[in-house]
Amino acid sequence: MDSPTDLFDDSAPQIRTFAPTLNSTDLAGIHPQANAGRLTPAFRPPGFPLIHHLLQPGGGPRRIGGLLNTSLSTHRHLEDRNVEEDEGERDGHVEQRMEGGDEGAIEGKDDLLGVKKRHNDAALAAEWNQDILKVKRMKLESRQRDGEADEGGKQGGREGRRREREELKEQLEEARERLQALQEKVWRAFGEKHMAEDEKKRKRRNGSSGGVDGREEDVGLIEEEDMTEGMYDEEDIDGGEMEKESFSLLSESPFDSFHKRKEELQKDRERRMERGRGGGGLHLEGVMEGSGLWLDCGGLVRGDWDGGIDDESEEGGQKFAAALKLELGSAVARVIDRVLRLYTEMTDYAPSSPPAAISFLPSDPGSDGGKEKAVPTHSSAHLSPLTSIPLTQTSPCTTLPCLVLLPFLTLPSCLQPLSPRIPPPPLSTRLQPPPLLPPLLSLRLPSSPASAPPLPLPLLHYSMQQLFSRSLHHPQLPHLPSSRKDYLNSDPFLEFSSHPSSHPSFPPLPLLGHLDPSLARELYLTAGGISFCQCEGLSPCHLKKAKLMFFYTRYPSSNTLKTYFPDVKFNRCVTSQMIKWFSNFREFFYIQMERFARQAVREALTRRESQLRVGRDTELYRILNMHYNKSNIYQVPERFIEVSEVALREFYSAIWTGRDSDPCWKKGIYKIICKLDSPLPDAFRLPGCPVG
DNA sequence: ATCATACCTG
DNA sequence: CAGGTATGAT
Repeated sequence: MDSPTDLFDDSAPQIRTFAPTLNSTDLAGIHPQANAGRLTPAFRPPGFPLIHHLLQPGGGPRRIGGLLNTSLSTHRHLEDRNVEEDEGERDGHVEQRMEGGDEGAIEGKDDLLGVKKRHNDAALAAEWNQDILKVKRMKLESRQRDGEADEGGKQGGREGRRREREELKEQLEEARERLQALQEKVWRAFGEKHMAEDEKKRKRRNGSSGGVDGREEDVGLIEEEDMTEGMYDEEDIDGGEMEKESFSLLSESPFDSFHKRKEELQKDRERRMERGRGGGGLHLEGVMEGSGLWLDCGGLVRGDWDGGIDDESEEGGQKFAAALKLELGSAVARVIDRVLRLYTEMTDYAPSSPPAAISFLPSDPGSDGGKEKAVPTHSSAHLSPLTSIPLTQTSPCTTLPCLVLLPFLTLPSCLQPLSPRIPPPPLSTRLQPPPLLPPLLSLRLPSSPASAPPLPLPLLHYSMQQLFSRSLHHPQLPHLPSSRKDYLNSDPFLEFSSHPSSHPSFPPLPLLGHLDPSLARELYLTAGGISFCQCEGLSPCHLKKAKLMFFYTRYPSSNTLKTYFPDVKFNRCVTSQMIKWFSNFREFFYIQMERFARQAVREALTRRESQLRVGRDTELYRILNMHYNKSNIYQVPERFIEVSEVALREFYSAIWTGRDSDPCWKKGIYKIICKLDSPLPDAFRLPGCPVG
């Protein structure tokens, strides 16, 4: 780029500069008519169908079925764990029952996408219905138990506590709903780790214990606890190789304490389960215990809660109730605030590339069973289904009230899905990941009715860097490395945590790097007005100026751009965009040249008068002026007219002599034109547009 | 592998 | 005009 002349190598066909004196009649006799008017055929390899994996025999259904399996198995998982919990099993291994009936359910359908969408919608509705039913059932059971307890001769003074508990539960559910909304956003972008985990479990435990002995009275409780387990699955900690590897970066991280806390909670729960089994407070305790996990974030001391239940003293209960109310309110506020803050910072801190250390790409292909091969990172034509996460495309800059995080990493407690009882994300948002590949991003954008085919998420694609770079050079973060290599050598988490306002429990923002830029640039967090807007810094005025500059330089170097746009904060994105501008300018320019050249050739062949000049009175000039100098305020430099004429004649010559049959026939012309750049007037060095 | 650009498309 | 992809240079 810095050396435009290097754009053209020596392999280009030798081009002789068109003799200015040449006119159409000079070449009329040698021009092969067959070439006249023929556009160079562009080679377009057959596009790799983005839904190729869906079209493969069994591939689509398996994928889609797997999605359902994952979703449903989540519920199964919860139910299965009920028994496990009751039986005191702590290994966290529960057979995931396959929902085989879903497999192949849509086989034979013509419109896979349409079916898939309907499939998702139906499953989504079913899933939420299940969640609603679950909540209702919990309420019912709770009331039944409370009623039984009252009928059982408990003192009237218990009535207050019962109401208190009712209230608390109501509040919990309210908080849950609020958190649910928040979490839903997270999940939208999160994908679900379970999808990968469940797959592994199924494979590993196929045929193992699957009996369900769910005792009805504990269903509510255990579902809640299972939610907890679901979110803090043992495998997340002990079995997740990827997570382990990922967080081994964090020598003394919040995750450590989180894991320790997790163990303590398990032991604590076991103790209380033993002494509290059959007790009236079991259900609520179980319900609250899940909350304790996220309340941990806020520091609600578990002992307070235990005291409230075990002591059965009115004072203790009220004390706890008050504490819980406070904690509920503040925790919700904190969580929301933190999330917002996180994404506020995100706009300030976006590394240029995902850190290698936390790349989800397995460093050792064998560690995941060797089934994950290197994922293509560039060419979409070879996009593995592994990287093709179906997404619903939306128009650019669609407001996307969701948080985008890596789904497969074990997040710190404060950023784990906030309430253990929050239902899994809507099915449509938890798209089935490719086998054995953790979901990169399960994201359903608020879609336009006309859903586009699934979008590929090329991993570590070059263009992804553009996303990061859009915020990388933020002036408020001068300490951040500007070089991507430097960044790769840094510890992204520490880097992130070192940010003054960052919360140590939040995941490293570089994780966001696994987004396709075309998606990520569409991300907005509406609540805080936070957005990744694309390439901020370039205005229509800059575009106008760039067009005028094109009159002088068709191939500006990046240094030239920086020199003549002193008011632009250049980062990778801005530079790329501006270079793209000039690329588009050239494209338009050469298209016009070729068009008029071909027209001249046709006219020459028909012995009509043709002109190979670009005077200010010509149609070609008018078109060019209209394009680059729409307001016609700027005086088009004579030099540009000359260059245009050279280009026109070169095109004419190439077409006339049949050189345009060579796929690279334009290359030589470019090589000529790029040498005709002229210096820019000093007026362009000033900020703003020279012509207002 | 990375990067810049041409080419094509919407 | 921008996004995506192919291609070639390094």
